Amino acid sequence: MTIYDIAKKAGVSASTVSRVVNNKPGIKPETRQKIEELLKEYGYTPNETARGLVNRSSKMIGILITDIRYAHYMDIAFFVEQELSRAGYTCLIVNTGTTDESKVDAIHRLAQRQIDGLLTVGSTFQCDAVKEALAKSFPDIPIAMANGYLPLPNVKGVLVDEYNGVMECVKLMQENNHHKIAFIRPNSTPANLNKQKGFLQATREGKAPECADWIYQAATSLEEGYRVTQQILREHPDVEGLMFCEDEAAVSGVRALTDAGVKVPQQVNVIGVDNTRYCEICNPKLTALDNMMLEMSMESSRILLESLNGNNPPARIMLFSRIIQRETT
Amino acid sequence: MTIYDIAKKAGVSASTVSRVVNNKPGIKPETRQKIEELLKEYGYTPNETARGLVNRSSKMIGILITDIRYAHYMDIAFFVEQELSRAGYTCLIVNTGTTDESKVDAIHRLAQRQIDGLLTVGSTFQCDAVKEALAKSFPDIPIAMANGYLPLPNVKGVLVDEYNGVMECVKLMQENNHHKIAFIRPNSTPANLNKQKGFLQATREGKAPECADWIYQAATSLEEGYRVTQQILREHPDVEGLMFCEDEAAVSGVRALTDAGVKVPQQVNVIGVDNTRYCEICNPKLTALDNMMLEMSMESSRILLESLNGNNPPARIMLFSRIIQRETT
DNA sequence: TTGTAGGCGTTATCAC
DNA sequence: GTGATAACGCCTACAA
Repeated sequence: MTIYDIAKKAGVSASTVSRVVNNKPGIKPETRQKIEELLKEYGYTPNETARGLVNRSSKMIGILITDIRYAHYMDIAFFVEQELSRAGYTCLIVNTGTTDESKVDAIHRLAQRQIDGLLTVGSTFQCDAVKEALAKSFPDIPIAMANGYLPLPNVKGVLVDEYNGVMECVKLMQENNHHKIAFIRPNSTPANLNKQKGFLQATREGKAPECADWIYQAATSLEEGYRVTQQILREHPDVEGLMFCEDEAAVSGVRALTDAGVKVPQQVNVIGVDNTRYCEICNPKLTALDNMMLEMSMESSRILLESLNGNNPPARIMLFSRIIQRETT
Repeated sequence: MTIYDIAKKAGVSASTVSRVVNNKPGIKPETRQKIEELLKEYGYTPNETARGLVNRSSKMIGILITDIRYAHYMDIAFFVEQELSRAGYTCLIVNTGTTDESKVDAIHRLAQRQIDGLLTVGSTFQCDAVKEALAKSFPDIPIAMANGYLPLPNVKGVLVDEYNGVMECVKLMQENNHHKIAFIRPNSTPANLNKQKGFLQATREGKAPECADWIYQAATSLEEGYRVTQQILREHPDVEGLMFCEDEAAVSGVRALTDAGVKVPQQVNVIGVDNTRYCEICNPKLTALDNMMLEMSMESSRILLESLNGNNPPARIMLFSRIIQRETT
């Protein structure tokens, strides 16, 4: 069912039907009504592909996420999708993987799709490979980055102050008289390195500055969180606190501790980051740094939408994280 | 950069360029090579929108999910997206919400997009409202339903034997000498009603047939799982087992029990369904019915891909669930 | 082996 | 108020 079909049935031309479909003025009321009835009767829906071709706008937004399965990203994806679809956009969600090539590859795949805007989720996209690919493939559509920023003219970024956030977390443990604290991160994304800096700062100012070396690596998974905690327990039986970069490994760390007969939080404090649902499921419930995922999603989509509407929102925005105290501190 | 631009630079016509881009035969090797070089040099990528218009194929697949945030759905979405994008398709993931109108609305929104295929996730789409909307909006594109089926000529369904699965779960508790078992479900999706039937069957055959009335309702959330468990404890202090329809409420139920001083699994057994990550985070770890989400995603995308390729896979496939025993039974 | 012409469904720009 | 007509970028008969 095309506008031509409708036009024929209404005894008018296709342009008239088009005008009605798009609510353009300058149509005789009777004509409009008659056409609207036919539109409804035949269940006409405009072909967005054809529209996209002539309007050079697809009403589609690309969303880049390394792995949608991680709870934190998923929440962002959900809210952003809600928000954008309310504004009439359809979301192309692409799981990019974590390597440079796979991220660049995802960008190339999206490039064929004439998307109107792009949103990246996670600081991992704040890297040179992505910057270059974006500059080449999307030089002039609005790009918003949730938890990231790249110095390109069409990129807007929303960041969270995780440096101070993690610093406060460590200080919280120190105030609980837990000074020997290990830091565990999955990989070297800008966000995680930032957290590490916060950890180092607080550690150096604290009573156990030797812990500045207690930096461990563990992927975002239950298995790895368990493994690394056992390792830390072995290498530093006197450990008093674990500062994880994300919740998934952290909850597993809590389990590793209790399995080893270590009392949480009496002997060891544990803090995660992201404040996902996992925190509440964990027993004892996990204290976590809330990096304002909800606000970040809302700000990112708002900024993207504003750019899409031709406004020019600030290039960078910073949100402040906060600690949600539960049972592991 | 269009094929016309390339054609001009190569001194040939646009159709020749088109043929090269699409690897069509009948091009002089030198011409082909020259064009290919230009293609690379200028970083040409075909405009999928224009292609879609003429080919009547967008290489896009719509994915309908009520709420991507629920771990179980999310995993499916992830695997399906991986699988389909490997086959050259881009996924439009739409969170539909749970009401009939919002689901139908999502279908209408997708209808404008000329998608090549559709995949629904969750038995909630197995309802009359959706059936009608699909019949009207997508009468002739392949549709695959993960955990669902609708009797339409273009619909293929992958189902799980949750009836027997839940029955076996209840029997497992009965074998542990736990007979007074309550059943908790979030809403009346076909899948959940099926589980309920399994529960009833096992209960009637067991030593405490009066429990056939112990059917409770609790939404898929930590809060509700906690609330309903307290309620059950109040109304039936002698309860010996909890059979939840999904993990999220179940893990919270476990916490409600331990908070109330009830020993799990000694006094009360708990079993969830879906076998999500939550099971491992829960302490004690949650026994759950694995409804083969991974296999389901793979089967669904495989079936969809086959239909897309013009084959005609079986209309319905049934997978068998299995119990993953952990620490709550 | 290559080019020309027509069309996919829609919108925008002119005419009338 | 309404109707031709020409794009948008690509593909595919058919012709050369």
